[in-house]
Amino acid sequence: MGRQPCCDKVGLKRGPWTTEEDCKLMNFILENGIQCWRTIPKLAGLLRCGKSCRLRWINYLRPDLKRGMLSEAEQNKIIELHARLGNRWSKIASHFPGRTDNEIKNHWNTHIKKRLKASGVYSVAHQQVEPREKAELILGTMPESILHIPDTEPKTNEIYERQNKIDISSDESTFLLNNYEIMCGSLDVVSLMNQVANTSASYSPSFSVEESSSNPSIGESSYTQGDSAQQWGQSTDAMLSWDAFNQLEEELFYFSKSI
DNA sequence: AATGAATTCAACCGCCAAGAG
DNA sequence: GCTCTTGGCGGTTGAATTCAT
Repeated sequence: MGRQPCCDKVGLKRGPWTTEEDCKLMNFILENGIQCWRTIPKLAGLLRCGKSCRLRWINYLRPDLKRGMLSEAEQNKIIELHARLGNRWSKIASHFPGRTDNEIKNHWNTHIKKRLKASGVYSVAHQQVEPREKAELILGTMPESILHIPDTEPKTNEIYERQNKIDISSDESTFLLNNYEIMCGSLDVVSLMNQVANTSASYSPSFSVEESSSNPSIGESSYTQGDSAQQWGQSTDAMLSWDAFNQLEEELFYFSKSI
């Protein structure tokens, strides 16, 4: 005997929501607020299960939802976050106010994944890349380098060992670069640091973002072709700073996976 | 215009974690 | 500590729509 279903599904309606159902749910929540999802359909006069109501509200009816296509900057940020977080869509969505995890997940699976595959970047993830090449990619095209981690890449024992070798006591830059090492496979952090010093002046990103987003927070870490080393530093700092906030939790996530 | 293929995305499913009793 | 309920999450499905022939 398996678990009991979350609700009695006998007689419950399924499939696409009608305008009338949307109105009922919307009106009920706006008047009464979100209480127990299980009781909401009954109280709102809906023949739906609570879970379905919750999903409909979160993904479609919520007043603060941002509609429309994701901007180029948003897409690039999704790529960055996905490289770091993997398929943790709710976590990724938390960086985009008004966007839902479902929307971002769908967008990744339909648009972004396809785009990356078309550009040949996505498949590179499954190839062996020399450490130097990886370092160059990180220095030259951070988003592409991030894409060297396939979303389904198995966590090998070697990777687990690397995770456990992180030197938490080192300075923040080394610490964060160590994290990139984890994500990108074998990579010598010291040589990378040296290359940062030697090559940052000639840094030339391989892609650019025509920033048109109305959301300034999203444009902060974007950059355009021909940016100076200083700008690169600033953009990197911006990226690392928001990384830093999530770093501890995300590290704990990776560590927990290795146990 | 017809039709089959490809794409999109809303909705569902099953699992998990947290909290209450 | 155990069981049950609930909310939340990620993976998957399939109907609707768009595209290509």
